[in-house]
Amino acid sequence: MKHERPKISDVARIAGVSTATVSRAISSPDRVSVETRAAVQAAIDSTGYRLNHAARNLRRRRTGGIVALVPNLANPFFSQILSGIASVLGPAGYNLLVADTETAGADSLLDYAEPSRADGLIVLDGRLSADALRGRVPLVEACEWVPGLAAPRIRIDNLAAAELAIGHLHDLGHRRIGHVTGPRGNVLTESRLTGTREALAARHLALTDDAIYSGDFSIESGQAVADTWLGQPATSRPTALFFASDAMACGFIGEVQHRGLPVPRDVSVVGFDDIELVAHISPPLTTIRQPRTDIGRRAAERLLAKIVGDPVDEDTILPVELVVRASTCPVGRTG
Amino acid sequence: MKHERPKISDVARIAGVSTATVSRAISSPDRVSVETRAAVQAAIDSTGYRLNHAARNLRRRRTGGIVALVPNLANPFFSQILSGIASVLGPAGYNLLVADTETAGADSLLDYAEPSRADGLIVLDGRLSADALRGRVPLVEACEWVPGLAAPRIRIDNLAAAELAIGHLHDLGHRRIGHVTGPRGNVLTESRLTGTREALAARHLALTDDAIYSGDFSIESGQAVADTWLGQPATSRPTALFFASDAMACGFIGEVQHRGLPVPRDVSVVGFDDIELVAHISPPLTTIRQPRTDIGRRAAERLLAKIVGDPVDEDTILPVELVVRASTCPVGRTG
DNA sequence: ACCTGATATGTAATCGGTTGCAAGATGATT
DNA sequence: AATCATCTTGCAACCGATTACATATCAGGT
Repeated sequence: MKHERPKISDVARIAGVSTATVSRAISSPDRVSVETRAAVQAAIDSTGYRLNHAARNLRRRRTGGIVALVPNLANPFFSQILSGIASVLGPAGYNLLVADTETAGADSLLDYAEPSRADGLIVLDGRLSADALRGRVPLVEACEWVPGLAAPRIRIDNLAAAELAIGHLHDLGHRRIGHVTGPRGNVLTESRLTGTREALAARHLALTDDAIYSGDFSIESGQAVADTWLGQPATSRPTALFFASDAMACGFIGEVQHRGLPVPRDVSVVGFDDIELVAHISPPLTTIRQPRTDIGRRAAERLLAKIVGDPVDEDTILPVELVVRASTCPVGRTG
Repeated sequence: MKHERPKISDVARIAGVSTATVSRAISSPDRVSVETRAAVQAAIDSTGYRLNHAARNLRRRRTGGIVALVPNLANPFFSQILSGIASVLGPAGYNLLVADTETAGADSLLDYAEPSRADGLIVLDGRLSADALRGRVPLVEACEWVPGLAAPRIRIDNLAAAELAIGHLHDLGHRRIGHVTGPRGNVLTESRLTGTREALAARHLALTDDAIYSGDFSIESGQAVADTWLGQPATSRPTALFFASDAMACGFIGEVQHRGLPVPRDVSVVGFDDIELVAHISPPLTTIRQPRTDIGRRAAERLLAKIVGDPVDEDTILPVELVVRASTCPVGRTG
């Protein structure tokens, strides 16, 4: 009962044709006559033949797969980007494989950048090494980017995002405004911090050191920031905080409210990302919305264009949007 | 400047050895002398040689990759399972690729079950077809399962989970207890519903139709349930609800609180999954914790064992845990 | 009757590694 | 000194498809 796996030559023999014809019947059906096609199909059905992808890939020198490298699959932020990517790749005949740069070893990551493994790469992690990525498989960057790597980039306007957030808080009357950063060295951390500083400066406000809290995008780090903030004198600490991620904002709000200070009465909070859940927490989070599906879609389109050799824009900046919910309110309002 | 991609024969020529030796130097270094190894390494460095995986896979009849099929990458629940999987696969020399069954086409999903594409499969989606999966690459199921498919399963005790949740609510004095289900037809939906029914019956309570709310695991469906529940007479609607997912519980709580009814004063809520965020919302969610990392780890171990042909347990049930937080309180307590 | 082009199929080289088998070299054993 | 085990290396077959090139057939045109 345990047969050998049938190969194309078995199918050919049974169908009474050559392997070349079987191959054609499979990959370009219109190049064989209808009778032959039927005979081949019958042989395939009767043998239970299934194509060997390794052999095809070897000969064709392509894999039909695109790999996305994400920094952290646990972050719900990325999933929607991935679905945007998949929505373009699928119809184009590619399939998407996702690798987590956190859990995969650095060496195995480089393996993915091999033409014999993937036809293209979508890099969502700015911490990867430019040198290692250079001269490999076609790639695009999305959201984050690797400094020094010349590749098409799809990203959002982080400076404008900070301007929106700070502008909103300033409009509400806040003057002591703080910023909670992502992990040190991350490109997003830097640009959001810079954006915050510039937006404040444009309003003749300074971002003092004690109003910069360092986090790492995680919930826990937001919670830790709550500790720090609560430890500062209520008369001088920020009345509003702009977080570089929704996760940190959630951790902060959860902790602060747990300690008995209601948000936004005691502190206004603006997040970043607009992950799905934050519209449903109490209070619903005011945040910066990124066009995640669009980011994914565009990254995929760009990559496909690059693979077939079309000229592609090297940098695309997508607009962001401020979503005002209930975690921000006018300063000093007790309510 | 644009060389042909060097192949193993180029390396061999430059190192002054045969291709067989180069191959050995790469994949089993201890089978060649140190001098040869060094010479080969030098040749590799000087040529910039990089292995062709398609060729290796073809000859070795293995790919070194494991594919995980997840129903929905957007659900943060899965990411931690994936990281558990990756933590086992990495050290074992396999790499993990993730495919979303939602976005990938059904035909391309079957492609993943080919030995020429992956050495094994971890199925996290119970909606796949048993027939299509049968007789393919070695596979294990985790969390969800495909009825009728004989494969090792790693899952949690959904019945016991329901018993814990209902027991907790009952202990708090609740007698009108409702259940919010997942999507119809899902295996988890069924077992959690059954578990709820049995746990209630054991306490001489019935689960009436108007206390069963159908959702689909999503936040939005939880929000919709809030509508339904609010529309029921306060004197007869459930005073406590057990949700089949945390996401639904969040959607519900958000909506109910938005309408001015505080949780848990007006309704106690128990979720399911213990996704990271729910410990940080207001009120922190009482929920059933699944050992997600452990589920992933075990699934991966089981799969590796199956690949090398070891006998494996066909079904593993992992225990769950009730995490009591602040979304539940004694019935009728106002405050 | 002869030529032309389109269509259908077969032959055989090729993609780029891996590995069974055998042979030579080296050192240990008796 | 002969024998044997061990280590290192090379030869060449092999993994299973794809495709350039050649050949055969047939319809239509002149």
